[in-house]
Amino acid sequence: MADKFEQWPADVDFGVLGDLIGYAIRRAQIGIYKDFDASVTRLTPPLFAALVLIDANPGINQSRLGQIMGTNRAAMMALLDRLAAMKLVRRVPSASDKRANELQLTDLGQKRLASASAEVAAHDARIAGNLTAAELKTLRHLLKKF
Amino acid sequence: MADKFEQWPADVDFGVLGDLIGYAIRRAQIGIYKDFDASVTRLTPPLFAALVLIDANPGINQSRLGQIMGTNRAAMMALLDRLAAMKLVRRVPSASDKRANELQLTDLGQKRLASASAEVAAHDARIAGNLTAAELKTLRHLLKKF
DNA sequence: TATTGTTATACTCTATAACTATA
DNA sequence: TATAGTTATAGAGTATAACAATA
Repeated sequence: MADKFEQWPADVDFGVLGDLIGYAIRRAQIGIYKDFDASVTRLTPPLFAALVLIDANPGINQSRLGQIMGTNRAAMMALLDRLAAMKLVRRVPSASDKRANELQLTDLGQKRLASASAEVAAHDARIAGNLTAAELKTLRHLLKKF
Repeated sequence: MADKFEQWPADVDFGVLGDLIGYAIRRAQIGIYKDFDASVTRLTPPLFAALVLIDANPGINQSRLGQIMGTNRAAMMALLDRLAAMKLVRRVPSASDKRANELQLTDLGQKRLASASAEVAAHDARIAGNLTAAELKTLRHLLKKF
């Protein structure tokens, strides 16, 4: 059993890390990822994000999806190969650009996305549980300034 | 050359991701990591964090450092092996607990930490550049609620 | 019994470089 | 020339399982 993650243990001197806004965000992220992994079955955060983006932008190609997710074509390949092996995503050769693949969710992909979305929504509500609606709005607004 | 990362491209439908505070934090994190990598030479974010924590808590042992950083002993080993190979960190057998190592920075580690801290401070100031001091304080306060 | 360090092992994520087919 | 997909390769980060030494 992994030890429980303490956000900012009081008995630890964080040195300069305590002054860095980048580290404060990283620190929040660690706890969020752990809760995601414990809450969502069979999908990692990048896998889930890819499913949502393909569903919301059907026919998007691999390179563009990589750009959006902040990675590159080669890394995107590995991620899509796994989603394809899970039968969740389909690569359809584009008619308008013979170099490109248009990405689509399979029927199973749609179902998995629906069930995962419910798990993720519950997870997100839990991690945001200590924040009011107004605080969440403020946080969202401030994060967009990066 | 990697494409520039756009925080929230206007022509993309983010679907349910746009409603998740966890994804908003993840999104900010992507840009921050890219700027860190471009700004700080020879150290990754976890490596830098470990140096700061060892410096601020000299004699701390490996397991405790792993707990603080949100990882485990085995993962900590790999990270410390690399810092030791770089001659930045030393493992000193503890006199009070013969199972444990006390972690210390070497002289080179101290110097590297000092130069990296300057790079990281500049990086952090850059990524926070669009936020006022009051906004940063609010953001820090809200992030601690996770 | 529990904890510390350790090793073996594996999976995920990410990146660079080079190739091919097409634009 | 540039771009999309692809493959090979490698380096980080993270995790589980097991073991020896020590608490």
